[in-house]
Amino acid sequence: MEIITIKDIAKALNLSTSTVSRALRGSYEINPETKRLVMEYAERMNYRPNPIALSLKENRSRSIGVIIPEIANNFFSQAINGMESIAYNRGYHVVISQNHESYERELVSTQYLAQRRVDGLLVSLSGESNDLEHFKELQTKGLPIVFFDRVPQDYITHKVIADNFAGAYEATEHLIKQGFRRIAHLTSPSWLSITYERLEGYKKALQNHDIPIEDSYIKYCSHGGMILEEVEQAVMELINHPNRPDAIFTAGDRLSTTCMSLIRREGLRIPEDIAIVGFTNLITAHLLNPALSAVRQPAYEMGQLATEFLIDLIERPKATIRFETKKLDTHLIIRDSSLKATT
Amino acid sequence: MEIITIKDIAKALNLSTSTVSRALRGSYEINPETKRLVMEYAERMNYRPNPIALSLKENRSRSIGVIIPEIANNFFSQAINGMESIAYNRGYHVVISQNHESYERELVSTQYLAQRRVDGLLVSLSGESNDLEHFKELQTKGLPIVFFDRVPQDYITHKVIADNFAGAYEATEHLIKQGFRRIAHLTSPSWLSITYERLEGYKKALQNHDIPIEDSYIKYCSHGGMILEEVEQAVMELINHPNRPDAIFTAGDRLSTTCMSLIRREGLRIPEDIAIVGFTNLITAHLLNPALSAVRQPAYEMGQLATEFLIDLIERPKATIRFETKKLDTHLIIRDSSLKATT
DNA sequence: AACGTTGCCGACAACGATTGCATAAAAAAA
DNA sequence: TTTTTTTATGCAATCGTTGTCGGCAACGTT
Repeated sequence: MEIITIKDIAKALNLSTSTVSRALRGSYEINPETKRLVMEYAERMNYRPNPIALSLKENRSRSIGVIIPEIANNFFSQAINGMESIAYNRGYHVVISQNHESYERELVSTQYLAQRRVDGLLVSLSGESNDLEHFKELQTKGLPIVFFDRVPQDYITHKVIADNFAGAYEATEHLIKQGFRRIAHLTSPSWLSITYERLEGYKKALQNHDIPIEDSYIKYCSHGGMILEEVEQAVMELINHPNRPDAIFTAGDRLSTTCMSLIRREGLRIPEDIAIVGFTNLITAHLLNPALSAVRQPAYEMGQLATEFLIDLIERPKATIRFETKKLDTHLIIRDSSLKATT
Repeated sequence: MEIITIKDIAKALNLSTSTVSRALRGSYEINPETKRLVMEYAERMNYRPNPIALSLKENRSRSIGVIIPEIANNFFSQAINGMESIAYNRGYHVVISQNHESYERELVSTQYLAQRRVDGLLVSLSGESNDLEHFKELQTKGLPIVFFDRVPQDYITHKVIADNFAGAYEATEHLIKQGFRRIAHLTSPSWLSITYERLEGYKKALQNHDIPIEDSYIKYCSHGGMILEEVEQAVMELINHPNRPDAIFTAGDRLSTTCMSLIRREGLRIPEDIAIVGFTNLITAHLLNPALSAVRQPAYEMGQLATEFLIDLIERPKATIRFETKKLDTHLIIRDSSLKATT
């Protein structure tokens, strides 16, 4: 009933561990008859090589670490499913670690996974991370890292992102075409790539339609919606703005839902008083009141692509000549929350 | 720049690895001066013991495995956060594995985690699992297992569940008190504990109010909402029922949202045509159209409690005389989706 | 002076698996 | 029959760490 090792097999069959080991991997220099014996016995005893011993010996674990802000977020859980789909097919396991939008916890997660000898890292940065030394250090030690979604700007490796600029542009332009003019933007911490790119898309759309950019319409939430008070303050400032916005383009699941809650709490109507388009992968978006217009990211595909990049880096370390940044298309779904009342 | 080991320290300081090892763990039989030297050097070189080597040696990993149906589910992601909060405080890491409601994948996940020498397992069964041999086998090999949420009936170990009976009773009674009489129940696979308990609560409430139980109002979805077609068929059968229900009590996040979508797709109104109360931890429940009445489970606390049980089992294997089944209170939140129109 | 204690430290084995090298026996070649 | 080659197997080291054992001083005790 105990866990069986190669030694047990050797003892039972009166062989050495080396012979058993070689027999199991089908080495040509083992007598076919011996091979058969070993194989059969191993099969019968349900032998499985100890992955920990292998990790120690080979200094690799056939697993990849994923560090993301939060599991409880449809974008990330969809991305994880994409990662697993590729990883399992190529013989890797996925170990998930959350940073809860905290730099401290990102650090701890990174160290933990590195110590556990993951063969590579898939990272979406926390809202607090501007120092990337911990990643750089690991990378110079030979640990491949691929960033996705929230990627660092000045970091040379593969990256997988959504076309945040185009998505934001499309969302903002949609609001403009609906007739909204005072369009605010509620977004994540200013130093994140996604924030910058979406902000640029938002600004460009306004510019192209000759709408002046109003800085007080742009609100950053430096914890990405994790802290209610922060979002509350931002949204209240918009609501109480002397020239109250008639639409808000919100970035991220948490920001979009919290913003909706707050607007409703203040007795305002969506979209009559304030329209909303969210950058979100909420699976309940179509069920919300009102149904939430959303820029959807191809989360599953992003996870897949990032994993393919990473496993290539792991398995062919020298082959990569130059690093790529893959940009995937977003998709605007128009629902009730952004429609101008046709009165 | 390489990863430093105890050997490197020994070489650098002209000591043996044993001495270094003992110095680092502060053994009394090492000269304080030597100890200081080793400590300082280790600190300076940022030495961290290799957890893989330790796992191999000690046959344990200081990590606990979690097997759940789906990450992308608010109940489970909240439970995971609860688990992590306890685990980290007690020096354990959490490794997450999904079974996607499939028995096959549950098996694979279980084997994987066992091979990785997790010190214990936290399990919520997949919708397909009625055979529990894989768990039993591991348990007899000495691997502690704690079940939560979806627990097996005839299995002797700690379990943590929500008071599904009371929650279902409360939800059903609420619908009755609102004036609904043709109350249907859309639920998970019949063999799951949560299904049975909720069904009993539902039935009891009907009985206590002298409402006959109509079997054709009870619909099981054997994949727990993972497969759209299945839910669609169940919901359509209810909608097209010769005596169409005026309310549905739905179990689970997926079932509740999918059910709402389908009712709306068919042009029916909630709650005027069909009211809904969901057994769900959706964080967007209050934002839905209409706001979804819900029986909430204390997911975070359930995760915490299950983890405390598990770590106790791990650290004091003999201490446990009898196993407990802890039942936590649910909480009904009444919103618009279950209110009888007061016309 | 002989013996026992104590303090400090190193050698070795072990955890499970793989692998280069050595070697025995058997087969082939001389 | 002797030598060479082939075949099949075992030995030992390795990965990083810890536990057991034992050793060698330097001290105190009779």
